[in-house]
Amino acid sequence: MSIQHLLKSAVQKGFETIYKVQIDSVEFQATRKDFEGDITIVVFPFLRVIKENPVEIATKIGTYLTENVSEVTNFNVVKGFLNLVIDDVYYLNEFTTIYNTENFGFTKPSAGEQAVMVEYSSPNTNKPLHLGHIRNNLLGYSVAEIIKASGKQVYKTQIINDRGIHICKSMLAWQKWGNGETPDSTGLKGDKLVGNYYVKFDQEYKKEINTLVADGLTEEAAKKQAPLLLEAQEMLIKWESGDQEVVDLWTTMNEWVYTGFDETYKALGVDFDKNYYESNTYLLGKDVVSDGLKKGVFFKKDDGSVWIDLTEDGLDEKIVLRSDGTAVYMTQDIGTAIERFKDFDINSLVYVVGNEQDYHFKVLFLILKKLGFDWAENLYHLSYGMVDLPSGKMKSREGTVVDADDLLVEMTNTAKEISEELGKLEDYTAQEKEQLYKTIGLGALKYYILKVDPKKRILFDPKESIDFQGNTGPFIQYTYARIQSILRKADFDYITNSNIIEGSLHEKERNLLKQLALFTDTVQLAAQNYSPALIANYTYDLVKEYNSFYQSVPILGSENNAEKVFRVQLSKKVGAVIKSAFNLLGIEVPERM
RNA sequence: GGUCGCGUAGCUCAGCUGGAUAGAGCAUCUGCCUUCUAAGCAGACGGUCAUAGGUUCGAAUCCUAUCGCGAUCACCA
Repeated sequence: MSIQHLLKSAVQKGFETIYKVQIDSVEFQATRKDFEGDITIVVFPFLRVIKENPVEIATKIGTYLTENVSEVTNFNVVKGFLNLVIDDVYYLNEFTTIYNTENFGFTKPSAGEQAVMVEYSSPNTNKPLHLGHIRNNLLGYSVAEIIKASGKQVYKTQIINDRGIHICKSMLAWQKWGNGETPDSTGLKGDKLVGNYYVKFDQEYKKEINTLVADGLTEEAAKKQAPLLLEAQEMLIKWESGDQEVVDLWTTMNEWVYTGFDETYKALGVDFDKNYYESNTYLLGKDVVSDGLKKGVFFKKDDGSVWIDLTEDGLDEKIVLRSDGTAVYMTQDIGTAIERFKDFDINSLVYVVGNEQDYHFKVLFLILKKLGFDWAENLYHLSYGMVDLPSGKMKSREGTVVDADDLLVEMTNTAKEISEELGKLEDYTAQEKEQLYKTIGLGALKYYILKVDPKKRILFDPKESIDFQGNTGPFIQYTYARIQSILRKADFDYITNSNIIEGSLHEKERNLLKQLALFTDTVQLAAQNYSPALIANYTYDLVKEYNSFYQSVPILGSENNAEKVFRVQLSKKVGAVIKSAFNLLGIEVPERM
C-alpha cells in the first residue's frame, strides 16, 4: 500500500476522533527540501469544515498521526503545512518489494484486455523522411510502448499516402528526365532518388509558369495551364483507370521508396504491425456517406456534392463527397477508421498527427459520432507541434528540410568525436565502437525531441548541435554505464540476495528510494496523457539523484558489508529503471561509454 | 475576420487535478579526478511567470480582455 493511501485513512480517522467531522479528500505533496520531513499534508482545505487556526489543526493531526501510525516518526508545522517524517523502515520495506518485483509490476497485456491502435508516421511516397517525421515517429513509437506498459494491447500502424497528384509529379519528372536511373544505378537511396524528381518537377513547372506569365497570362491561370501540370493530371486519371504502363511505373517507384523508408525506420528503431495504403483505402467511406445521407446526417447540394453541417457545433460546413462523386480526404478517413475497427479487436484509436490537422480530426470525430459509432468516443488525436527552423517552416520543394538520414549520421559522428576525445574505449573493437556511437547519437536525438511536451512546437537550429551534457540522453546513458561498471565489479552475492539492512538511511539513499517508488505511477500518468515527456523528466530526476548519491557516498568502498550490499542493490535497481524507462522512449542504454 | 494552440532566466525546457521562498540544463564564473567512469559532482550569477483585471485564505496554474507568435477555416492530402 502506498504511504499516501495509508495516511489518508489515518487522517480521516484523526479528524473523526478529534473534530467529529468527515473529511473526504486529503491533499499531499512531497516535502520541500528545505524543511524536515518526507511528505506534507496541506491543511488549508480543512478550514472550510473546521473553524480553527491552521497551525493548531496541523499540530493536533500531527500529534495524532505520530501516536497512531507507526510509519510516522515525527512532524513539524510550518504555516498551514504539516510535514511528516516517515520511518526509514517503511522505505526499506518498499524497496524490498520493488527490488523483488520483476518488471516493476507493470500489468502485462492479456487477450480480451483493452486494445489500442496507434497510427503514426504516415508518409508520402514522393519525398524522403525529414525531421518532422522523426518527431512523429519517435512520439508514436514511444506512446505505443507506454500504453503497452500501462497494461493495454497495442497495434502500431501507418497509412501510406501512395497515390495522388504529387506522386504523379515525381513519376512524370523521372519519365522525362530520369534516363532510366534506378537506386542501383545511382547508388542513391530509393526515397532520395524519387524525392529528387519531385523537386525537379517543381523546378521545371516554375519555369513553365514564368514563361506563360511572360506571354501575358495571370499567375493563377499560368499555374493551372502549365503543360507539366496538365500532364501530371492526365497521369493521375490513367492511374485511376488502371493504365498498365502508369501502374507499373507507380509500383516500381513506390518500391524504391519503401526500401528507403525501411532503412530509415530501422535506423530510428521504429516498427509497425500493419501498413495501410491509401491506394487501397481511398475509395472507402463512400457507402458510409450514402448511408449517412439516408439517415440525414449529411445533405446534398444542387451540384450533387455531399456535405455535413456542423454550424451547430461551432464549426463550418464540410464537404464529404465531391460533385463528381469522388472521395475527399475526409471520406477516406471515415472509411479507414471503420475498416480498422473491423480489422482489429480494438476499442480505441490514437492518431499521431501534427497540430496543423486539429480541425480535420475535430470534424472527423464529430462525423463518426453523428454516424452512431460507439467507439467514436475513444478516438484521440495526439496533436503535436511542428518542428520549425529559425528560417521558418521546412519546405521540401525549396530544399529547406533537415533530412532524417543525414541527421542520424550527424548525431553518430558527434558521438564519435566526443567519445574519441575522452578515449575510454581503447579496448573496444571498431564494430563495438560504431554500435556505441549510434546508441549515443541516437539517444541524444531521441531524448532531445521526446523530453519536450508534445503540444509544444520545437525550434531546431541546424547550426547549433544537440547537447550531450546536462539534461540529455547521453547524460542518462552515462549514469547507466557507470552503474553497470559497479555491477561488473561487485560480487555476485551482493546482487542476488536481497537481505535488507536495518537502521537508518543516508539522505541520498532515501531520496533515491522515494524517486524509484514513483516510477509505475509515472508510467500510468504518461499513458493517460500520451506524453513521453513525463517519462523523460522522471528519468532525468532519478539520474540526477543517483549521481548525487554516487558522488557523496562510497558504494563498493563501503566499510560496512550490509551497507555495501544495499547500495549495490539500490544501484542495480536504479539501472533497471533507467533501462526500462528508456525502453519506453525507444532509447538504448550502453554497458560502457 | 472566426476557431484552436502557445507565451516561464540570455538560450532550451520542467512546474501533476490552484498551495510554502517559481525549478533544471546550456551559456558565464568558482571549486572537486592518488577512492567505484569528470559525458560527472558541489556552488555562484540570472525571473514584473507576455500585459491588465477578476475568482480564492492562496494563482505561473482557473475566468475575462488585450498584445505577440503559430496553425487552421479548399470539390488538396
